[in-house]
Amino acid sequence: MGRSITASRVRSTGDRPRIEDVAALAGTTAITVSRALHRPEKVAAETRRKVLEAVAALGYIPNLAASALASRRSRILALVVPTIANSVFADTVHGFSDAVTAAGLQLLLGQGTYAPETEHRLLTALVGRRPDAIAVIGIVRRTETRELLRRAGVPIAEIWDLTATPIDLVVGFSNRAAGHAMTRFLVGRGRRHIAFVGGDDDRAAARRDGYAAALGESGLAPGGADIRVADISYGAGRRALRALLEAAPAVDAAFFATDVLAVGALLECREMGIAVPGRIAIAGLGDLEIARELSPALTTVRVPSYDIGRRAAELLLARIAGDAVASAVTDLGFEIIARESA
Amino acid sequence: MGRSITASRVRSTGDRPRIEDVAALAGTTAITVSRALHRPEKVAAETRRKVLEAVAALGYIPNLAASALASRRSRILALVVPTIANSVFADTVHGFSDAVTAAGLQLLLGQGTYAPETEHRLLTALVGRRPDAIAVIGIVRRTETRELLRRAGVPIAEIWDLTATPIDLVVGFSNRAAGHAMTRFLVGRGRRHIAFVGGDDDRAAARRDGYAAALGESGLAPGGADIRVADISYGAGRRALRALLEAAPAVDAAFFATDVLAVGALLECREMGIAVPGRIAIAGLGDLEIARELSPALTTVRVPSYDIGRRAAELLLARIAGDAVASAVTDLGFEIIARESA
DNA sequence: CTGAAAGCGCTTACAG
DNA sequence: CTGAAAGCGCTTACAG
Repeated sequence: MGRSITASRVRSTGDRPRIEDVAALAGTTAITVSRALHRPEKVAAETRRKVLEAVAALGYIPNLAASALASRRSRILALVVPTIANSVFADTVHGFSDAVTAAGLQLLLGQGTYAPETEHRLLTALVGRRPDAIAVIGIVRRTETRELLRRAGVPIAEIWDLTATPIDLVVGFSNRAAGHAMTRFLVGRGRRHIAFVGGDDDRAAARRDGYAAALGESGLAPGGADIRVADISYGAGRRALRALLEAAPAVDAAFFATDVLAVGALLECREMGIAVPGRIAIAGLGDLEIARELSPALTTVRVPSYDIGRRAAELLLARIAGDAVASAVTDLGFEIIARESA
Repeated sequence: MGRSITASRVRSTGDRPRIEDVAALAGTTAITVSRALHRPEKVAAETRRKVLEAVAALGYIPNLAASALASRRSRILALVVPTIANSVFADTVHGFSDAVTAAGLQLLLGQGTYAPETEHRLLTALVGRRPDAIAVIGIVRRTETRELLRRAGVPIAEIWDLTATPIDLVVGFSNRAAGHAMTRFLVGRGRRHIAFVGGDDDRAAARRDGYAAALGESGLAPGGADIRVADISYGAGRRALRALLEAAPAVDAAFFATDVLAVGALLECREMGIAVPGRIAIAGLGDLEIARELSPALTTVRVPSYDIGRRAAELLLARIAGDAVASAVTDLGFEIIARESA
């Protein structure tokens, strides 16, 4: 009754009905309301009907914060991305969101982890919300951050690359193998002076490693200056192509870490009257829609952006449900898409 | 002590330290720990030091679900988008996320509201989480859904369009005025047979209205068949352009509801050898980066995608803080970007 | 099939 | 500057 005193004192416009209010209207108790909502088969049909009627009459929406606290299940999945303003990551968020929504859970989105310090801070904040599982784009490198995630005591998925030593699960494809495969492809097309252009994030670095390894196997040297871009944009791709041609006139192929850069390069070639693939072959990675719409159409690596998100969420949900997950490592693969530009 | 019995019985690996554990280690009480963390200036320096030491030693991360329940502030902002796989909306999410993170709150993302029924279901679920504020892309039409949001008792922002009767706040630009302005621009360029191509969502409809009004003012009739696209993609833009030319051979300008469609049309024209803007002028809306990189560069409407998200979050945060918000309507405007295609 | 009791882990007044 | 008491709104065993 301390409760009802408080209620009459505090409640006002904007306050929402609680489970007790529903119970009172339905002529039952809170626990039965909770059951009618979550395990309807355990409640008599008539009771259930009355409860649902009361719920509708009051516009009752259960407080999920209270629910989370009591049940120790938040029904939240957290996803951390470097940036959402990158269409491949947006596709991953889309896939993740679709699976989360289908399962009736909710998505907490953290953004801004191109810097390792912000990654740790962001994840600490997310862990505070006690999500039922956490996915993060990239392999988590800092020991401190790995420990933080392990201690969270929930399923964890590192996504968008592979590693033999995930914190828990890893879902993605081998960026190194993708870099390797595209480089071999270019070698197979007769190219001998192949350059790589990309940023400095981990995934670009892995692609670059694969590129270097493939060149080594073929007995080739890098075909150009080591061009690094600071941002991923069409303009950056254009500038990188010009810089490359200037620094390494003999270059006959440019492999870009992402399609956005490659598309920029393609546009620059067209404007400068540089024949593609005659003078130089251009290849990308990502298989954006624009890649196949340009002419020459872009030769690229198709990567499973949407599926990475979707599958990661599904595996995490399976873990939460207590199902065994076959393997800690899920390799979704990639595919070389040979078009006209290389 | 019921507490400690439970504790010794239940706690195990994966359990996390609670505020009580921190208090015990620091030689103080939970309430002081809470204060040391949230209002450090109200705690003696020495006490604060001990608390922070204990927090670090235990790796304590406050449970935000408990915090939310007790304080009635979740520190969550919810954002609902039709789809995230659309770069203009991704930019809005980006801006929203940046502002939310800067304020130390978290972002709950709901996706999939091109259908009104899913919008209601999604919002109901989000309201259950008791976010401190809610933003939704689009003007909420259903009375039932508007009522749901009003009853949530928190600041609400409808974003990406304007209305004189928002539920609470509205942040965006006039899609109708943008459609109107671009149409007038095309008329000013001497075009007399102007077609509009877009989808069926509310924003496209508003742009189409503006287009129709501008034509009427100029004494012109629609310059083509009423072409509706089912999806927003470069391919859809290509197909729409072909359909338009076939259905309305006299057309001399095509205004696309979004840049993605316009870019597709531009690519199609290039491949079909149709002169732009000689034979037909092409205009879009969105000002994607690709729009200015193509040649001919795309004439378009620049819209404040990122700023809509950022400003909406900032206004909502101001409301939460109890600050007065100057106006319920925030018009961020748009800008006609005249390039080569029209 | 239904309910009484206890507790989830915090914070909010209220005192001192 | 610090603490005892109560409560936020649910769910989890445990009984019957």
